[in-house]
Amino acid sequence: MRPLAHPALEDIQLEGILHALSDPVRVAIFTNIAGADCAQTCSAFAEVNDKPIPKSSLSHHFKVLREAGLIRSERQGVEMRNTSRCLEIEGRFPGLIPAILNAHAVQAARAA
Amino acid sequence: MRPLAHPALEDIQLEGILHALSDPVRVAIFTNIAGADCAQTCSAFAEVNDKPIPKSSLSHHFKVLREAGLIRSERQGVEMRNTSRCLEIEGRFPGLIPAILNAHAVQAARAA
DNA sequence: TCTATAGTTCGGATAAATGGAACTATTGAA
DNA sequence: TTCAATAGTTCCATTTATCCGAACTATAGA
Repeated sequence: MRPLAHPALEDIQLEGILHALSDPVRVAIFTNIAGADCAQTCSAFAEVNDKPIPKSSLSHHFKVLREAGLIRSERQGVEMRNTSRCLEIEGRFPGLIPAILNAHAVQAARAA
Repeated sequence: MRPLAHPALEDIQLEGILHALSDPVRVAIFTNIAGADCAQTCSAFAEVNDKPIPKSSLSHHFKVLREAGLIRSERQGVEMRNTSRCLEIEGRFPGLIPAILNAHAVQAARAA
C-alpha cells in the first residue's frame, strides 16, 4: 500500500475539482464531508442516496476526491479519517466550493 | 441532422455542468463565449490554447456544452451562433458560473 | 448546378469507470 | 504470539466514454 497522494494547494486544478464533483456519488460524499464537524470514514458511505456502493468503487471515488485536492485522508488505526480541504481551496479559488455546495443543495431541495 | 437539443432551465443538472466544464478545452471555449459580447461560431475555436482541435472533436465539445445547458446554439446561414446561458443559470444556481469563471481566470493568471 | 464552408455523424482505436475477488494493514481477543 | 475481524487498496476483466479521421448534410453564393 503506497502512501496516499495529496496535491499541494498550488497544484490543485479547477478541471480536477469539477471532474471529481461531476459524479453524483462523489458530490454527495463531498457535501457530507464538507458539512460534517468531524472526520468521516470511507465505510460511512457504504450507501449513498439509498444505493449501495461496492467498496472497490468507494475506494476509487475517495481516491478521485483526494487527488483532486478536495479531501485529506489520514489513516487512524484501522480506518481512514477524511476531512475536506474547503478552507485551503477557498484561498485559491474564492467562492468556488460554496457555490457548488449551494447548487447541490438547491438541486436536492428542488428534487424533493 | 436532427434538431439541436437544449435542456429546459429546470432540467439543467449540476453534475452535467461540472462534467462539461471539467475538460480544459470546453472550459476555455465556454469562458470565451460567456465573456464575448456577440455570438461565437464553432469554427472560431479551431485552435484552443495554441492547440488545433479536430472539427469532429469540436462538434462533440459543443454538443456537451449544449446538452449541459451551458450554451445555446442556433444555425444562422451556414454557421452556428453560440451564446452562453449564464443569465438563465444564474437564476437556478446563483453564483455557480461566476465562481467557476473566476477560478478559471485565477488559474490562467497563476499559470502565466 | 457546382463549389465552398460549417457542422454533424459514423466507426474504429484508445482511455477511463465499474465492481467482484484477492490482498494488505491495523487492532483486539484468545 | 497467533488468529479473526475490520477497513481500505489493488488487480483485472467488462462495460462505457472519449478522440479523431473520413464520410455525410445543410446552407450560401457564384
